[in-house]
Amino acid sequence: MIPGGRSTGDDGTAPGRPGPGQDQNGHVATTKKKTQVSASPERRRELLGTAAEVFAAHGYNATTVRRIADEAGMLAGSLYYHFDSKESILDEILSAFLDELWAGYDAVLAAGFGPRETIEALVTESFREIDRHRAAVAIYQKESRHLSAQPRFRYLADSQQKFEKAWLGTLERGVASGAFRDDLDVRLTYRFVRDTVWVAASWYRPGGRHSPEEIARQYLSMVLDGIAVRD
Amino acid sequence: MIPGGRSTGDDGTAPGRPGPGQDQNGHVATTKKKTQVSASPERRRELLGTAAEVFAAHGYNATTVRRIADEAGMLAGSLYYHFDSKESILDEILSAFLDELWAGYDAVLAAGFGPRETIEALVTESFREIDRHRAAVAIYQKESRHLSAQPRFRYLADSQQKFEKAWLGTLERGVASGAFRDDLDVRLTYRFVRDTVWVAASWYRPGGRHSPEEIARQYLSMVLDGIAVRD
DNA sequence: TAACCTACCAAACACTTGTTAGGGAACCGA
DNA sequence: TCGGTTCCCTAACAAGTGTTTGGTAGGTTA
Repeated sequence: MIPGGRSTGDDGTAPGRPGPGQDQNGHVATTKKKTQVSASPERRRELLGTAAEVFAAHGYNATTVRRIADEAGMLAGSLYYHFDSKESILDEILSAFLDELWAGYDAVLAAGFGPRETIEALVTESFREIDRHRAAVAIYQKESRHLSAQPRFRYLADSQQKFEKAWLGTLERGVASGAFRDDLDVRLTYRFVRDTVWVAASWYRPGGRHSPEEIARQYLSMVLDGIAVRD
Repeated sequence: MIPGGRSTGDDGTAPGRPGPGQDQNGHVATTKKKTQVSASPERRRELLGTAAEVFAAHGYNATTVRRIADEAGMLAGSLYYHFDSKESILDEILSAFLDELWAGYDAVLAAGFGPRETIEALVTESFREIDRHRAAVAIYQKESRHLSAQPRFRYLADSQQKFEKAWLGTLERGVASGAFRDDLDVRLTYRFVRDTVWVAASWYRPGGRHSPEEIARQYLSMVLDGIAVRD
């Protein structure tokens, strides 16, 4: 996950650039390479956005640096003025997404809701996150599995663990309190709910017929009450 | 493993090779390249199996031909005795899976079940397919989106369309007959059911605690009746 | 005007990629 | 024994890969 939920970071406020050796991720940069810190973070975000789109559409490995540069209207080498590697572009995309995700999740988890309300809030928050970081979520889904093995992306595995703890814990609380059925395998239920929510990123398109909240409402209705008619 | 590893050799029965120009998919081989038809289809299947595993684990693009060959105990060039390209390996994996999938689906759809029973049968059949073709399903999920744009893999798009027709039709039938709720967006429900089932391939491991049938039972219970306790 | 910084280009580098061509060992039926 | 087939190896190829180096137009500051 991401360390202390650095959450907001430094958007807008003091232009104080992060000290050397400090990454937006908090994982210390043991690397000797001086990270190229662009003076205009806007251009950076712009490039990250187009890179994320291309990554999401064609997959990380199938995406060439030249393709990203092309989409951004520049040449491949020029990208290295802003980033020091293709991998660090991916890194920034994913960690920015996870930072924001956990900011939202932590707020929900700290609110002291009951199990059912917590699940509802988590699902809703998730769809909002999909709405905002569609590309990043798609990338995460495709690549996180084999990325998390890599030391640089260990925070993906950490995040997933924290994720499981939050959801599984809530579900177990719900079973104990009588809100959720006790005749189901909780781990299976967890994966069921988790997948149902996040796979939506593969077909969701912002600005579509349904708002994130509306989708969340219907998804919750299905997950909680089922699609069959009650007799 | 290593060279001599011819291992089992050919404990095969009839070496009857399929007629030329005929693909297991039915899509005519318009290609001019003479497809290398190995005399022992078992070795072929063996190689397809290991290739599928590597593809599933690391993604198609991230997988090098040398890696596949290595895993199979031979050198990269040797693969081209059995297949004429990396792409056609992928092609065979996917189409073999889809062939078997549709054999099962068509049987279910032709059985004349009611909507609810049809859904139950389709879900169960799907988990059986995941059990048998775990790797192929994982590959399909990761790559089908951008592959279906390619002419060679058009059958992926065709399959998906047929897929949607079958599931969506059954759901609509169920709503009309009063078996399923009518206050939900049917398309959303379709994607919901479809995704929940197939994403399971990403975590499912054959030989685990639950049999495909048991997983199907629990999934169906959740999808149909929900995870909340009824009052 | 001079010095400097930002954001890019142009051209190359080293390496990996999928693929091919030729050869050879083991086994087969005749 | 011989020719043929099967299955793999050796060695290379061309194209594409991420990345680096040096340069430079344009703006800002002094």
